[in-house]
Amino acid sequence: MNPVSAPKPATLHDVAKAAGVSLITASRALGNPGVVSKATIEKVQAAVEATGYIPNRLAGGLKSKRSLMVGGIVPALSVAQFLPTLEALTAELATSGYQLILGQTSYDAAQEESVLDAMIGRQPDAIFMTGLVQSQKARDRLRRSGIPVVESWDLSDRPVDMLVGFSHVKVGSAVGGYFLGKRWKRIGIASGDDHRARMRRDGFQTTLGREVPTVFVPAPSSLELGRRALGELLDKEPKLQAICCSSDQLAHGVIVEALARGLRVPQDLAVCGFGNADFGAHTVPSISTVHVDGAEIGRLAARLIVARCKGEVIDQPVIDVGFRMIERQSTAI
Amino acid sequence: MNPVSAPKPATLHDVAKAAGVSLITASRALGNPGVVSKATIEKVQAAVEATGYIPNRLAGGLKSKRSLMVGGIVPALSVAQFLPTLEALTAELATSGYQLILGQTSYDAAQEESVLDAMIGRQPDAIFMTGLVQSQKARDRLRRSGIPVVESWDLSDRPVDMLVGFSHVKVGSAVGGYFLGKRWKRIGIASGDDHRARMRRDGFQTTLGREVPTVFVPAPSSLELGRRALGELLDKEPKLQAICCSSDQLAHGVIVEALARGLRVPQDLAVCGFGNADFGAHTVPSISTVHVDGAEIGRLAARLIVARCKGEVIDQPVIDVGFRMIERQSTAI
DNA sequence: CTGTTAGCGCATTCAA
DNA sequence: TTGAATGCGCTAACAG
Repeated sequence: MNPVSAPKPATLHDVAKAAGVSLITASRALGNPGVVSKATIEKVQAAVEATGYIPNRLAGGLKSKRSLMVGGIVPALSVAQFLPTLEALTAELATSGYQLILGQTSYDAAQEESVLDAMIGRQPDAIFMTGLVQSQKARDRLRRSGIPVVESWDLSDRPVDMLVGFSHVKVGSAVGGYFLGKRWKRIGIASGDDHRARMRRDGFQTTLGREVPTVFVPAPSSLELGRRALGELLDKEPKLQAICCSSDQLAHGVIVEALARGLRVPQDLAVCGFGNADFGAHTVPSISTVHVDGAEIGRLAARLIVARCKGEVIDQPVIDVGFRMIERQSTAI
Repeated sequence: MNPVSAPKPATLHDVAKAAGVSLITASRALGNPGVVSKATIEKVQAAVEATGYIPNRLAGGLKSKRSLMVGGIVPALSVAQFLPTLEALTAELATSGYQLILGQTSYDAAQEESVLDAMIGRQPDAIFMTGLVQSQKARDRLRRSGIPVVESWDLSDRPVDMLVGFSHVKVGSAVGGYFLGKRWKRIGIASGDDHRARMRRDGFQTTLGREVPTVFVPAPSSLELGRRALGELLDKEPKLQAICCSSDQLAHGVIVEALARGLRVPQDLAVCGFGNADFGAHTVPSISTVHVDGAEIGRLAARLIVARCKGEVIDQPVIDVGFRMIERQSTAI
């Protein structure tokens, strides 16, 4: 099928022969040039060009115990929330020669375990998790594997290892405090059914000092689900003044549905989102939200990983990146 | 730092000893159970449980020449267009034990080459590309590496190897034909500046039989860029009747800006997108678009890869998944 | 059905 | 600064 049947990829052996040096000298010329004479390095590099040599990292990793791979685990790739994190993580790791192996859990603890096992078998130098490790079994396995782990997008009393995140309860409190300041009485919540969204809801309700009518929607949230959620909330509470949403996608849907029903936003219904998605600043009305620097989470995680793999001591293995509320038109009343 | 310093992960050697069989028998019990007696398999599995053994796929891959890894290359993770493809690809490959290694090119040919080299060094059993391989150098390297390649999201006269995609020129023609049928005279284009969006524009203009005023925006396209694009197009052509956009994100932005300027959509301005993003069916007005089954592209690619890796003959290495126009409110006039 | 032998390609010991 | 030997953990061959 392949027209040019592969003429056997060159190995380091071929490079060494072509350069007229020993195998190990060739190896050092490429991997540890400081220890080799300049002339030899040049010979070896010429031989690399001539042979089209590409190092076999499987073999290198087997011996050196450094695979230069990092496992990255997400619930699902389609969760827009995590994309900037993954993108920054991948890019930052690439600058140090690491590549990311992707795993998806589908929000399922059993799948999380199996995907982690598959990862561990690949001997990654570290594992990055969006969110916290769910199952206790998986936590134990990770600990025993000795692989550095970075959990993210959350805080925890007992992280598996390192952590870059923020407090969802505090986010909920902050939004709750903002709502209190506006003196809205009839309030509703449209929330994803995942753990982190529930934590934000908890913080929100605690600060308001009462339970708030809530509609839960399945992940991943979307404009469509936001529209439906508003309908259901209005059924529960026809005179709603304000809605707190667990994502900007939901908030957008709530706004679209509100406008379609002839409600003015924010005059008749104020709406707040979460995540500071790219579109939120440019819709009409623009969407008030909570900004979290997802890309920064990815960059910081990458730096922790690289530092740890270099054997450096990490004096701050848990980083709280915080968040900030952004008031836009959808709540500006 | 890790509280429990790893007590040396168990190897197959440990499992064999615990099970009282030879190394290779343990290997077969796990990897090729059909050839081993039931009693032995049970003994080995018990030993696996007892030791907490996780196979080292680096070592296995080195010997067997099957790494069970597939390289996946995207311009950037944040290009929403490709997410369903990647998600389906990853999930489908996982069912056969393969995992995806991620690479990002940032739409840059040099980076494409370097990321491909990094991939090849990891000995993936196949490489999946969103789009076609850009640089000739990279094409040659891939061919010589002998690694199965699936290009996607496009068609080509001379694919590197396998291909799952569709014709962007035909998409443009189809939308052009649709516009012709509506008898709109004053038409504009808001287009991404990438190769595939340009191909669609070419097809569109060819079918219309003339050049069409165009605003190009940088990737990744967004609602914000759509709003700006409409402004620029109206500067060029104040009495625009219809706009063809290279993505639903752009179309959405164009619509938002149009409504903000007091234009009715579609009565004053008709707008068509591309990609059938999830929100397009639920905005007001809903967005006419071209549907491409991105998830199906991922699934088909995964099946091609798995089949090829099994040594099966691929009788159809190039698959055209086609597309279909979806008329919604934004052009229903 | 099971075991023995021999490497996969490279980097970490050592020694020169 | 360079080289020779050794083995990482596993599996493809062959034998029994």
